[in-house]
Amino acid sequence: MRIYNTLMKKEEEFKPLKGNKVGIYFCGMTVQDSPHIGHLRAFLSGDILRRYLEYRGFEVTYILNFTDIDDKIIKKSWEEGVDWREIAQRYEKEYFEVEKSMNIKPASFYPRATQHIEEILNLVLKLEEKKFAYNVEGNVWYDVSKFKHYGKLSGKSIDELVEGARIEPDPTKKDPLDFSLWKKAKKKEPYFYSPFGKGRPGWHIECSAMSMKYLGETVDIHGGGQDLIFPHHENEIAQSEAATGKPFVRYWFHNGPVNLRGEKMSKSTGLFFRVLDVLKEYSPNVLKYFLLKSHYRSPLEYSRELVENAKSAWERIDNFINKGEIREIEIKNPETKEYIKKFEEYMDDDLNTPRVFALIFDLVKRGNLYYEKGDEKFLEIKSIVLLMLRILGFTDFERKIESKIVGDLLDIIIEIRQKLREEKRFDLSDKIRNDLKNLGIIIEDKKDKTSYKFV
RNA sequence: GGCGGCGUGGCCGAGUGGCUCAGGCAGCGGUUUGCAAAACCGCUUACCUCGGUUCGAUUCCGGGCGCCGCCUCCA
Repeated sequence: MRIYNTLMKKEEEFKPLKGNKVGIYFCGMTVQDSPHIGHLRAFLSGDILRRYLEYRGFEVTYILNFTDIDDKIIKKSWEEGVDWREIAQRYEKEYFEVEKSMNIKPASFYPRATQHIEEILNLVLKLEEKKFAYNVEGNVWYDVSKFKHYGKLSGKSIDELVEGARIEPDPTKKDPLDFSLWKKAKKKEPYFYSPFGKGRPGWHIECSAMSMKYLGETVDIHGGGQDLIFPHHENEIAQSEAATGKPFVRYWFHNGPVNLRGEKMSKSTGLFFRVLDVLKEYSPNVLKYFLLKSHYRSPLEYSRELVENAKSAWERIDNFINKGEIREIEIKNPETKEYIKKFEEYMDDDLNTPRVFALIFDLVKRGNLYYEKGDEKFLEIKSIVLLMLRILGFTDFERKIESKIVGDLLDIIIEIRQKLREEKRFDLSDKIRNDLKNLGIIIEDKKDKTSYKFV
């Protein structure tokens, strides 16, 4: 398969370093606030990449980190008057709720920065030893001028960056571009002991240390949002390659941003932005479809209207997969197998999920026709659609019957209503349908039988 | 100001040097149906602008206009 490599600025054929084993390090959250749709898009992009590689037969080790100590976490803990660890754990927990609801495949490991202080310190010491770092009164800085390739990922040159510098440089830095490897603790700040004194890790070093620990000095794929390209990923390269002398990452994978225009992004305007809030109103499959109907690298506009649109579209797929028998069958027909080839062709092309959905909608149309005609091929088409949807991580397709007794009751109600319809007592049969609709149960009369679904 | 990207029909969104120019949503007209829903059939609206290359460009190249991201923590 081909994936777009930010480092090369083009699509490249993906080949792992070692056989069919693939290491992926994906930049997770700084656990300072609730996961929002932008985070979700990133995690979902990583999830699709991982699932598809696994489908293609690769053995994937997937690392998702948590940065669980940083300035904002500390600030928030002061504001709330609680321990900083409580903040980190709160949002980490929310991440896991999102992961579970959205059926994002759990990572192989979830390393936390604070659990890798030793690895981080070893890396900093190594950089200091190699003269890529300098210590000023307990603050250890990375000396950007020492790293020849600085800027190779983001396409920036050191000169430009100096001109464009917009923040007040820390007085202990030699150069405004230098970044922190180890940050000296100010009074009241949490700290860890180190050879440099009490302090905490800098802003980028944890990813370098943890990526190398779990996946080796050179990793196949390192991913995250495009907003991490600079400075986060650029600095990771500088640190890691200076320390090891080896390439840090072979393929850089970055997803596009989620934008909010028109309305201001704030809780007061009622614009839901937290994933857990959105999930109160829309199903995980609708949200997933919304995010995957655009290519992962394109910017994505988020609005209620657009999600509503996605909801209608998803219902078309959902209606189809809830038709007929629940049974799935093996795909034997060569004609049908061609569709799987198409699916692979599109996914191989840098995960072109929009084309995959075009294919799925074609199949839904064909499948519906077969269904109407009572053709056996219906089940085969449905099975392929389910196969593709599962590879993309959609889930929970089965009719949602809250319990057996609800199902049994509905069967009785529908039977009675059927009698009423036969007696042409439509006022009553329509009342039943309306009342059930108000409960969130949709009754649909088909030629031969009546079906129901929950909304 | 610098770097990068984008501009497709009412909306979203793929793609391609020419062959009906994906797909979804919305709209309209049918079929079906007691009605509704679902489904099927049909229809309507494209490729920002100006040049260039070409037999031919929405697709390649250049200018312009507009939009976005990054340049500061950020998925």
